[in-house]
Amino acid sequence: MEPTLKLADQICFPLYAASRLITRKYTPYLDQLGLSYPQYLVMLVLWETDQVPVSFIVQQLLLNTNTVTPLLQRLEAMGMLTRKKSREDERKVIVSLTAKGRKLKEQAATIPSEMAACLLSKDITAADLGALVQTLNQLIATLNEEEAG
Amino acid sequence: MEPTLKLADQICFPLYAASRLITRKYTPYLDQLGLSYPQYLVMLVLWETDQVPVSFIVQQLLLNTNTVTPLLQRLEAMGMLTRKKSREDERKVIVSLTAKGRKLKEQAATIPSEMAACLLSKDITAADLGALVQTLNQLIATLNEEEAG
DNA sequence: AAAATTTATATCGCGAGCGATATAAATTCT
DNA sequence: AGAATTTATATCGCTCGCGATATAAATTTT
Repeated sequence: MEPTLKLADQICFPLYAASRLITRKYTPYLDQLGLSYPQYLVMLVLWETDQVPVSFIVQQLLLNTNTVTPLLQRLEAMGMLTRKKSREDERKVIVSLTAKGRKLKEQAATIPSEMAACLLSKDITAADLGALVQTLNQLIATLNEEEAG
Repeated sequence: MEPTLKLADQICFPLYAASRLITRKYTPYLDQLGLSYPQYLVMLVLWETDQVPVSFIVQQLLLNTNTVTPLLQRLEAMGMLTRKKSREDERKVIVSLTAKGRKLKEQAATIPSEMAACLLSKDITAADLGALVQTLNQLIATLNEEEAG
């Protein structure tokens, strides 16, 4: 199939639209936690691995420093985390969850299954979503490699 | 597989990351046209169907009016399109390409195949991408239905 | 026909997301 | 050791994306 300038043919547009629509779907659940979607992603990283430098979050989320720094500043202002210069390397800033930030994980625990239920339908099975995630991760690996190289 | 709070398990994150990385990949090509990625999407719509109300672009791109209106205002300032009130229904604003906007389509013609080449790799075939787009479109339909209903 | 409601678009305010640039600390080079 | 370079994070300015709200025109109700 020859690629054309038609919207439906582009790979980019379905990705872009699906990403936004899913983010919208998260919003009511995240509102209850007082988090935006990108803030939720930062918390996911920290709930898995606490006390990490800013660069670790940048790598995990594939974002830039100039996006992550303001995100962390807002989460710090909300009392979810602290930012402290590292002892060994004063260039690094170590991000650590506060008690409040750790506690929020309990409230968030139900979100993944609630969201999974939202996405399944008569046309989409769990297997479809599994295949989707696999291809997306390969795509991400390809795009990310090219950037680094 | 039980859904958890791990970043890698969430469907949302691969979508979000892939969408952003692909947009980044487009940037150097779109810079040559002087367009941002969302502006490019608007132009794709208009290159397919000219002289449409704002609501048509909103529907096609699954965006909100308050995103599309400023987008159109910027494209108008760039001389790519005009916005005029409809004769039959003065609430509607009809968006039409200018000669300059129509001409840009020629310059954009090579982008789809160039991008397709970027996305293929040893791990991803054209068939994989085809399946990806199909699942994404079903996902979009599911999410969009729920919103409307 | 006047009032109430709906529809189409626009404005406001805020949090992303990112290119370009800045700053400070660590590392490498000479 | 001092200078040059690299690394880690932050700041600035702009566009997007969206919830809340506003405005004006059309439609429906009474």
